[in-house]
Amino acid sequence: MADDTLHGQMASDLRVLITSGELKPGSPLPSEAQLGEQYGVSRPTVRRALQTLEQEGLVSAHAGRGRVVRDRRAMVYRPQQEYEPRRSSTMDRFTTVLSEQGRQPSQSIEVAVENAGRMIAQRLGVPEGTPVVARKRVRFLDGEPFNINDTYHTLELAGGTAVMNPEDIPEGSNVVIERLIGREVRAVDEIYIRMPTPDETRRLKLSTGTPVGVHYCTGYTQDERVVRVEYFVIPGDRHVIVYDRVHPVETID
Amino acid sequence: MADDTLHGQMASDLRVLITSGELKPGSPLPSEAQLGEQYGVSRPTVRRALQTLEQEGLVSAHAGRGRVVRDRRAMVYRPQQEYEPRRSSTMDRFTTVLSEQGRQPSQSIEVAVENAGRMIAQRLGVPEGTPVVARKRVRFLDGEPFNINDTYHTLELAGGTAVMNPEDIPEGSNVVIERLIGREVRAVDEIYIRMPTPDETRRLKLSTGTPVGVHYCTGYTQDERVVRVEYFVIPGDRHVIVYDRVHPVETID
DNA sequence: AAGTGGTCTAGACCACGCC
DNA sequence: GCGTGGTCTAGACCACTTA
Repeated sequence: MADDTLHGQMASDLRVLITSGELKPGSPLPSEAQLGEQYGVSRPTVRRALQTLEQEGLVSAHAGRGRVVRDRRAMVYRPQQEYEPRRSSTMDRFTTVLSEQGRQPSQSIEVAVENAGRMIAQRLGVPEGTPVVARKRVRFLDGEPFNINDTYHTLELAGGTAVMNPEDIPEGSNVVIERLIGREVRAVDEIYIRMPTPDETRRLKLSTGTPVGVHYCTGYTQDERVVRVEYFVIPGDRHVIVYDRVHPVETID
Repeated sequence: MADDTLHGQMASDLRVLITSGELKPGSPLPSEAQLGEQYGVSRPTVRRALQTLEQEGLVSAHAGRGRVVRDRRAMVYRPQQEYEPRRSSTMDRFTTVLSEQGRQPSQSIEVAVENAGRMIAQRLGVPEGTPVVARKRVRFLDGEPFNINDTYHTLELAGGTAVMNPEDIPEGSNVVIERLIGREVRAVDEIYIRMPTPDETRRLKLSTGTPVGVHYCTGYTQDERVVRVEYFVIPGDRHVIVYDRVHPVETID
């Protein structure tokens, strides 16, 4: 428990101020110079302490402006709803839900045919490097990147259909795909927790110390054919992942 | 994309070596002195580059031994199975499953009556600070801490029962609780992704740069009474979270 | 212009692991 | 004993933000 390093003590002191609520989200921290004088240590030592807090996601730094306590509230992310039918013909489900909450949702859509990486190929059941259809979206909330949502289909299934259209699909891409291959009856979710790659950091404008959840969702028809593979990147500082489960009825032996 | 800092370039170079597989898990990295000479930079700059890779979870450092590429394989974690009945009367489900895989599972159990924190109190439906029964476990695999699993019940429900016994409960604590309050018919999972607290880092022996999933599971009876609140801490470098879902049968309007 | 964080250098001393 | 990473100092210069 005891941390006898100087930077560890400083980090510990500041952590208490933040987690106790004495320093609220948005509050500025003392500058590096001030903290150095206060503790009688050199600037690199102060920076080492602040770096710890940044890694823990408690603090974010802005050159020229200083450091502030981060807001750690999270939005609800429900994987189960990601395949629900859309409720409006002009807005998709993501847009509908958030508009109802008075937020400003938007998204960028980009469609490409690209060679499947290992994770996608395995799940689509094709060899690595096979060309596949990728429908890539970045969702924004109030102008800030919120999450990444890329949908993959085999070229055989989706090539030349409305899914290739890099715009909103009024009836929903789910419906288009269902007509082609049949209804999706079950799905498998896999969620990895890790630090973002530099590319993800850039696309989602993540601050240092923000972990991400990577969510792969693979959908199957009744006869076990793969309908779609979905790839989400969910910043840890903006989401809670929520599942509602009803236990199967079974006897305990 | 371009990173024109010295430490950014070094990190980028080393990252390619690791992600391409040229440096495999377990391989040693060059020492700080060697890298400094190779790039013609001072040691703090080398350390800055290596720190980035540690934060990304690609590398771990050991004083006196050097740095090695980390193993990033993950075990499957299925929240849905965490409430399944046990298959053996001498081993719980966690122990049973892993024994079958030839791993060496073990766990430490500790039972306490403690005052509920905000998250636990909200979910149990009691005021913050109310004394509750906490059954706290740390699960180990091959001697290394693997995850944290704390189960909470109201004192009213579990006080004085077998659940308070800080040892393995042969019939399973689920069964004991079911007799007291009735069958659990549904559960809500909440998964938070964040960096670990210093306490979690210590209990799970996490290396720097390892994010965690925090999984709260709240179980309900048919008449919506809370059966249990479960609190898991899942190191991101050791687990994949997996859900199997069957879509509800419904018509698309 | 003044203050902030971002980068980088050139040293120093220590604790740890291995031979 | 030697090499490793861990800690810390005392400077320097830069880019950025705010006033």
